[in-house]
Amino acid sequence: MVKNKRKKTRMTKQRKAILKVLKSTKSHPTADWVYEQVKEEIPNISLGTVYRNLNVLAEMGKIMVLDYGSTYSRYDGNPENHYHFKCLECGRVYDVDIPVKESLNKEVNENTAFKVTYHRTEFYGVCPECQNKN
Amino acid sequence: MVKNKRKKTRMTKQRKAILKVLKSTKSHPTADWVYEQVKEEIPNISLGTVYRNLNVLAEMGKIMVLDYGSTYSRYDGNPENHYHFKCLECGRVYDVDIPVKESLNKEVNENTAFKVTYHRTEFYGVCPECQNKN
DNA sequence: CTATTTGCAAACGCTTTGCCTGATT
DNA sequence: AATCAGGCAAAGCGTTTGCAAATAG
Repeated sequence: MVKNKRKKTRMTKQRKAILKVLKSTKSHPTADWVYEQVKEEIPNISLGTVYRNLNVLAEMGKIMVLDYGSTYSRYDGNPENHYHFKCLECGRVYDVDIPVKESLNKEVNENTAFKVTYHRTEFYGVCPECQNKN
Repeated sequence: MVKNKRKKTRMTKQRKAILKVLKSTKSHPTADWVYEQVKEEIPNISLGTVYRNLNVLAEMGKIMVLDYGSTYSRYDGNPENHYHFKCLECGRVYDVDIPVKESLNKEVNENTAFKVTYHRTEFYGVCPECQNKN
């Protein structure tokens, strides 16, 4: 379940383009959005390829998959652990620029029988744009 | 998107049974597991009804939906905010008994433009059962 | 009584996969 | 040359939904 069966990984132009799109945005796009973007560079790329590569890139640790509470996954070009904020009104996902609390892991390790390696935190509320809309 | 259009809510035997199952376990079952359990009491209940009621109960605030990083959602009979732990080996989800850090919300509210109402945290690692397996 | 809920099954929508051709090393 | 990746389309799969019949209040 947590296997790491990496095989040879070719850097095809599709894979490169997908990674570039993801690295070039601060947003946390869906697979479909990535697909639309990459199509401008490689018009005949297929959605299946986008999905396959998003998974490969995630396995390689170059991107991060965010699948909190939604039907479709979002992808983050920044694989460093960081917190996210999801707007309850518009659904957009943002980065939260506060340091990750490593101390939380320690707290759990010391107080429970679990062996924690990392944690994810997502904040919910209203984003600046939606605050201004009302 | 965050509306609360509650209408009259009937407490049908199906709804009651689903809630009871969810309240009676400390695990965080999938819809399908709930379905199987409730079938023992109401053999002809349909999966669609289970899904519908899980959603209604969540809207009513009586249960909680956990849809972190997985193809299917898990449901939690305890609607109080609390932390979870997901085992990277077996996929099981557990409760983590440390207090919720409300201070995190404050930290974000004071340092960003977001208006945070709550946050969710999930820890990842290896559960006691899987630690012993190796 | 009548608006809500159920059962059933079909529809949905995102994601994965099989197959075969094309590209990479 | 051998293997990995892509394109296409079909399949998968958890979840949602339309509809007529049942039922709670």
